[in-house]
Amino acid sequence: METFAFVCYNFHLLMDFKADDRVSGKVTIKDIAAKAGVGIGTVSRVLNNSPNVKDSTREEVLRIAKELNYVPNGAARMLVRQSHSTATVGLLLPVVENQFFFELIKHIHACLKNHQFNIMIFSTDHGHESVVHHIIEQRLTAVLTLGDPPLTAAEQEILNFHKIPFLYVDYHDADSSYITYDSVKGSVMAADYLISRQCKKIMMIGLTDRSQQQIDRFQGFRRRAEETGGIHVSELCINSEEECYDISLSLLNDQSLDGIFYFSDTLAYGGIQARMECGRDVSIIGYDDIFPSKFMKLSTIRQSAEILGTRAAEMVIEMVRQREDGEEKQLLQTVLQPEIIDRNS
Amino acid sequence: METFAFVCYNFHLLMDFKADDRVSGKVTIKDIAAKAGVGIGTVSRVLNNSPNVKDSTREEVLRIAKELNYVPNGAARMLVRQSHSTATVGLLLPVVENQFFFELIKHIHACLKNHQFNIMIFSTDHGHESVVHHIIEQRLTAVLTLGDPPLTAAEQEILNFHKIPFLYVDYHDADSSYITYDSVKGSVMAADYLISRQCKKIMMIGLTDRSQQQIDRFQGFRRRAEETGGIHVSELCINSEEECYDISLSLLNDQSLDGIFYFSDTLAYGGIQARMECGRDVSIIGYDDIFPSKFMKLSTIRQSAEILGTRAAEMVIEMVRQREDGEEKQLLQTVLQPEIIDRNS
DNA sequence: CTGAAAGCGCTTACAG
DNA sequence: CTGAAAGCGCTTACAG
Repeated sequence: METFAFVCYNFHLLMDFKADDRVSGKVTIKDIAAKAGVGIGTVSRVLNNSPNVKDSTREEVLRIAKELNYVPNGAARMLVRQSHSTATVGLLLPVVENQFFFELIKHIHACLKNHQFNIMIFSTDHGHESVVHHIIEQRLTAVLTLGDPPLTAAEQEILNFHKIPFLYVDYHDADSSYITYDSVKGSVMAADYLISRQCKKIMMIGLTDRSQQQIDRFQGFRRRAEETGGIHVSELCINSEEECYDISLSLLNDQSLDGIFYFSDTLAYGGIQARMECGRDVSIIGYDDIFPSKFMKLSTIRQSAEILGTRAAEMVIEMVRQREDGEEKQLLQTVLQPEIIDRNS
Repeated sequence: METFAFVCYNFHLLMDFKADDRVSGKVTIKDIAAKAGVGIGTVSRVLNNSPNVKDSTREEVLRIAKELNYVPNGAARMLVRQSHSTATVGLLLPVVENQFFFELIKHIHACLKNHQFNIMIFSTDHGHESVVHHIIEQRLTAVLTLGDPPLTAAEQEILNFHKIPFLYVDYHDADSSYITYDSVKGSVMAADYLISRQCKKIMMIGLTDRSQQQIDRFQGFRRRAEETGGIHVSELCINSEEECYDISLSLLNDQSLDGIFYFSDTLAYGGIQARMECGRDVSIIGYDDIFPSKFMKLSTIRQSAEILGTRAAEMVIEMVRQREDGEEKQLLQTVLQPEIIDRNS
C-alpha cells in the first residue's frame, strides 16, 4: 500500500528562543499590570473593552499586551464566567464513515460557523460513555449525534442533567429531538421504481452494519413488494464497498435476477460496471444521489446533505437559544422527504 | 431547493426538573465533601485515583459523586494543571472543501483518535488571525492546516511563542513543517500520459482558486509540454464542478483539441460524459483517483488520502512528543509521490 | 490517611 | 477612572 510513497525527511535545527523568562509563553495579566504600573483589574477591564478606562491607560495596556504576545487563558476565563468565549458543539461520529456523512459534516460546519459556533469531533468507537463525560467536563454547548448508535439512557440523563441539548441527525427516536430523512419512504420509492420496470426477482444490497436506517430500508422495500405481490425479494449484506463489484458479478450469474436495489450510490457503481460487462438486462437503483451518479446514469433516491446538515445546525442553534432564554425544553423533530431521480437505469 | 422537504414539528412539553438546587447541574467537590463529611482535598484525591485514601472513604465519596451526577469542571482542572485532560488538535480548513479533503480529515481523525487526541475544526474563511488566537486561548495541543492559505508570519510567530506545533498538510513551505504530495511531479506524469497518446492540443482545467497546488500543476504540466515541443497547451479555470460538463461540451466543439487534463476526477466526470455524447476522440486524464473513477474508466493521478492523512497525524504526534520531551524543535518535511493510473481514457 | 490552605489566571462588584 | 479583594472549582504540597 505504501510502497510507492517516497518519503524525504529534512531536518533543520532551529535557534532556541532567547533566554528571557517572560518569553516562555505564559504571560498573564499580572505581567502586563506590573509593566504598565496599574492593577490587574484595570488590565482586565481594558482587555474586556470596559468603557470605564482612561484612554491613555487603555492604549498603554494594549501596547504592552501586544508587545508581550499576551493571549488570555481560556480556562481561567471560563472558570469565572461559567461559559466559553466561543460556543462549541460536539459532533459524535460512528465508526462507519460514509461519503454522505462527510457531506453532512461540511454543511453542518458551514452553517454553525456562520453563527459563531465551533465544532469538536468525537468518535463513538469505544462506546461514548467517556465521550459524553468529556463533553460535559469541557462544558460544550450542545451535542449532535450522527447516525447510529443512539445515546444510552444513562448518557441522555447526564446530558439532560447538565442541560446540554442533544440532537440526533439521520436517526429517529420518538422521545428525543432528531432530524432525519424518511428511509422507509425512500425505499418504498425504490420498490415502486423497480416494480414499474416489471422486476420480479429483486436483490437488496446493503452493508453489514445493522443501523436503524438499514433496517428501515429493508422494511419499506419489503412491505411494498409484498403489497404488490408476485415479487421475490432477497437481502444481502456485504462488508465493504470495494467488494461490491465482484459480488454483483457473481449475482448476475442468476439469469432470473432482474432488479437490484443498492443502499448507496457508491455500492451501485460496482453494480453498474458489472452489469455492463455481463451485458445483462437488469434494473438498478441506488440511494443518495451523490455527484458522480448523474454521469453514471444511475437512478437513485436523492437526499440532500446540504438540507439535512443546514437544518440540523439550525435546529441545534434553536435548542441552544431556548435553553439560554430559559424556556422549557421542547422536542424538535423533523422528517425530510427523499425524492426519486429516474435516470432509466 | 427545499420545496420537496416536508417538515413536521412535534412539540412535547417536558417536566421541569424537580426544584432541588443541587439538581441544577453545578455540583462541585464541595457538595460531595459536605455530603460525605470529609474535606475537599480528600474528594479530589479520590477522584484522581490517589492511592493514599482509606478504602471506605473512597467508596463513600465515589458513591456520592455518582449519586450527584458529578462531572469535574474541566476549566478548573486545566487552570491548575495547565493542560487539558485530553489533548486536542486544531484543524484549520480553507473555504473550498473538496472531496479529497474530507477523505483526508477522515484518516487524520482515525489516526489521531487512536492516540487519544480529539479534533477541533476551524474555518479560515475570514482570515485565521482570530482563529489562531482562539486556539492559543484554549491551549490546544497542536495545529494542522489543510491546503491554502498558509499561516501568516504573525500567526506563525504567535504559535511558536506559545510553543504550539503546527503542520501544513497538502501545502509546502521550506521554512515550516509540512506533508504534501508532489503536485509538480503528478502533473508531469499527466503530461507524459497525454503526450504518449500523441496529443498536440491540450487544455488544462482547474478551479478558480489560485492555490499553490493549482499553480504547481499548471507549471509542471507546461514545463514538460515545452520540453517535448510541438504541443499547444491552454489553461482554463472554472468556478464550480457543476458547470464542468457544459464547459467541456463547448470546448469539444474545437475539433483540433485532442487532450484534456482535469485537476480533479470530479471535474473529469463531466468531461467523460461530454466526450461520450460528442463521440469525439479526445484523451482525458483526471487527478486524485477517488472511488468512482475506476468505474468511470478514467485515467488519473492517484494520491492516497489515507496515506497523507495517516502520515500527517503521525507527524503531528511526533511534534507534540518532541515538545513534551523538551527536545529542540525540528522541521519535519515529507513529500509523497503520486502514481499514474492508466485506464486508457 | 486526611484537613486546611495556597494558588492556578481571570472577572467583577466594592469602595474610593 | 482605578486598586484591592473575593471568588470561580480544582489540585497539591504541607502539616499533622
